[in-house]
Amino acid sequence: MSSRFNPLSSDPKWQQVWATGSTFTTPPASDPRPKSYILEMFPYPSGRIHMGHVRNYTMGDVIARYKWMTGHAVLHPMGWDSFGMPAENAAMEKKVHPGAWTRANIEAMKKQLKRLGLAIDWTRELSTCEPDYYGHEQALFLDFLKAGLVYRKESLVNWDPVDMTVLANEQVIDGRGWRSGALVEKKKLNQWFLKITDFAEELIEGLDSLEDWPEKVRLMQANWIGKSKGLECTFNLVGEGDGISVYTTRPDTLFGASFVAIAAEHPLAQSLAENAPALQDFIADCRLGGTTAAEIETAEKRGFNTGLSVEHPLDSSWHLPVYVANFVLMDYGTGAVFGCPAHDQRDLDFARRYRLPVTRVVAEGDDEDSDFEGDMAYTGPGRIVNSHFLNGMTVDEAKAAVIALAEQQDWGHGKTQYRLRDWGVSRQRYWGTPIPVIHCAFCGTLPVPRQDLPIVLPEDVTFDIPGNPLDRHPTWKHVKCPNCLEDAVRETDTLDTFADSSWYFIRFASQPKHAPFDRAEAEAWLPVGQYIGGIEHAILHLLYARFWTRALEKIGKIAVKEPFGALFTQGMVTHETYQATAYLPTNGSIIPSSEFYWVAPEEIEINDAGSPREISTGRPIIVGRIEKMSKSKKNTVDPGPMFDQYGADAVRWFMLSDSPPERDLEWSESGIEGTWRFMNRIWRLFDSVGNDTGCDKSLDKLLHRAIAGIATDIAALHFNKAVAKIHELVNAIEKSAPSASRSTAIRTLARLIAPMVPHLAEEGWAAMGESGLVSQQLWPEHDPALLIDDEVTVAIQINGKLRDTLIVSKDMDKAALEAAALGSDKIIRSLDGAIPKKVIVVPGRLVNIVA
RNA sequence: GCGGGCGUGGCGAAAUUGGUAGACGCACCAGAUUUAGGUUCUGGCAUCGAGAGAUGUGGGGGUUCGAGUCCCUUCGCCCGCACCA
Repeated sequence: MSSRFNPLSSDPKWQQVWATGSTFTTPPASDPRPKSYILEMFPYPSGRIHMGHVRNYTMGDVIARYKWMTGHAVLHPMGWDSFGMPAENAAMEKKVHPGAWTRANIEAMKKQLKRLGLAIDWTRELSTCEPDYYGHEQALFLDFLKAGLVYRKESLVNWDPVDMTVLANEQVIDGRGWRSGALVEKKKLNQWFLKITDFAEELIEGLDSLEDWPEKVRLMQANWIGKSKGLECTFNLVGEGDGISVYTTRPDTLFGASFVAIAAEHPLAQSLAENAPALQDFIADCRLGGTTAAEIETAEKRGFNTGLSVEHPLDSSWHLPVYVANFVLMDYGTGAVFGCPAHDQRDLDFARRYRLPVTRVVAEGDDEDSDFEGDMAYTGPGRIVNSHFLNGMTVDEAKAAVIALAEQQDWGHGKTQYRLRDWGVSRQRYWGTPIPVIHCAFCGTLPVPRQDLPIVLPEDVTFDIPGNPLDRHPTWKHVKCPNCLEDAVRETDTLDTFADSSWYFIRFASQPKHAPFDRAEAEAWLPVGQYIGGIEHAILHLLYARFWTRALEKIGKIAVKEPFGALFTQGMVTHETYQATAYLPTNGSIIPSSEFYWVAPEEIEINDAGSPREISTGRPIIVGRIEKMSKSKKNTVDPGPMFDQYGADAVRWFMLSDSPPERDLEWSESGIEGTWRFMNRIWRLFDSVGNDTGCDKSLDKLLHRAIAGIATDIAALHFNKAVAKIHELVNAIEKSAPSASRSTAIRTLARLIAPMVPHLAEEGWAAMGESGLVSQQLWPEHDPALLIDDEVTVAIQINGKLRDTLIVSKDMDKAALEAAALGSDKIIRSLDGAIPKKVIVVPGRLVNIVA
């Protein structure tokens, strides 16, 4: 046995053994063991594995391996989220086919992933860009269509008039197309939508059952769905017209109204603008400016007085002016609001600007009769005032009273409103799942007959001219109508790639050839026992997947409501950033930031004076903030070379050490070297195992404490704490004299580290002459009796300050403890004759003397 | 602006959930081994102080015999965002 662990030979050896032995192949659904489905969010095949993937997949792997060792039947699969825009971008830039580019990336990344030694069942690998996946997705789309969960409507897209293509929001930079630089236009297209809003209520309610999800993610989803209860009512126009329908969550403040405001896109505003150039200009103005919340919050509230008036619904002689306002959104509620300035900040800002009345209708304390002053709206609870029959009610009572009256008098009704909008799934792109419908001039829009699935993407496409290659393909879209057999055309839009990731976890669980999944098999594995991924998917992916699963449940395809039982969102991998100056300062003057450029970690050396320099130019380096690894800041570290230099286990160990998994992890060269040294310390322990006799009670205790503690830590995903406990155990074993206890501890150690550093564990297990694979051993049992200490250290405090410690029997009673504490030399000296007023004794822990 | 989170040694962090603050690791320092570097081993490492001791979990206040932990207040940093009526 060599004195150094050699991962370059060990890693491939054990990976081969696991593969040929089908060690991690998923057992059949009929397996009697408890089932455990461990899933990490599948990667987009961008070309290379990055450190974030390594961290994500290492965490999942530790859990999967631990589950195997604790007697579970484990499903731990891997696949590729392989449709998407980057492949089309690569096609345009590098003149390669998106499919060829994607498949080559998958091959390269698969090789890198395998280098990590993951306990993955590769027989279940899937790739969403292959017909044997997306064909089944088309079938599910048809199921949803048949069930009325899919519909078509006109909707606005970002249109690049030069590239003749639809742009994603992220492709629009300062109002221009990212590639062409052309001013982006809004264009109306007929698009497909999934009725996620039908599920708004149950998607909110379902959050309560997701106890093993981070509170933060549940809150983000609830806010996104945005449920509110309120009143929808009509303000009749003075004179002619239909009246304006308004939605409010504050019907209690109706007597505080001082104006009605409508959105710039409101039909009434549009029709008024036809004969009013000034209003046209104002509406055009409203479309300018940023759309982020922070920008809009700080933007001035502006309005345009239409000259129209409406009647107050509770008093037809009370007239209110109607404004078009830039802070009213057309696509929420009815696109119109009534303004109650005293109790809504935006309304107050608006009223102060246009000198509209401000009437207090909710009183905080005894200030009901005073005029409303200042620029801070009051939105808290209180008693209703200045409101006729509502006076004296609480806010909630008044809300209910107004809604009841509105319904009785038939000018309004209570309404629950959601912010959530239906999911637009149409994408005018090539590299996605073709939407399986046919448009016929005579029969309308028809589903593709089931027997014609999958509708396969044509391979012979080009990207050298603008537009959607599917749309301009010479033959692909031309088909016969399945109904009347006349000439018809295929839908050339493809599905949003979020559709692909909305059911892949079901396909992993069950993969029949002729159906998306087998119901019984899928139900045996689902829901996912532990899902792990980045916080960036907190809303869209996780919400769509929850919706898709519930939609399948609703149409009777599966008896699962929530796809992910437990969710964990891991932190990012970060690194220092480095910048050099393009121009060397000559006189100490300040250099503008545009004169700096980013430098990668491997392009840097430390010179003799201890300062960092760029190797190629010798320019001084400014060490910047620690940030998420990104190409633009050049602070990425490629995991590939790390595997060759330190082995998979050292990299895995580093990923698990020190930082709690939900927090960011800083990659450092000295850190990975430290883990490499630790691998070898363990290795030398394996080398030192002998046939020694004799018992080491304190080592036994420490071992059993470690067994219990590490199990708890892994189950709770506290990998950094598990790592610390391994360190403690290793430190203790190294210091111990040869004994049977020591040999047992070392043999047990191999099992304890197996989930985290499996290659080293297998190599040690074999070298120590154990049979079988350590990966297939059961987790060691701990003896509860050994976790209890006979003697404990008790703290002796005076007025809460530590003065002494005593080692006593764990069973020593209160009186004896108090006597022992008061008899301590240090305590007698510290008290200096003072008489204790009171003594607090916590048996087994401390004595606090109050003097 | 709104919502959420976080502030503990030079650094990453622990703290049995109100009971000995700093486990464990990194870095660093000293010594041993080594021709040397690296490796390995031993010891040290919150701050001030020669010491006894005092101080110390962003700042201030409070509750308590006792606060990193609970409450109030304040400062700083990070993340998310949709003017949601």
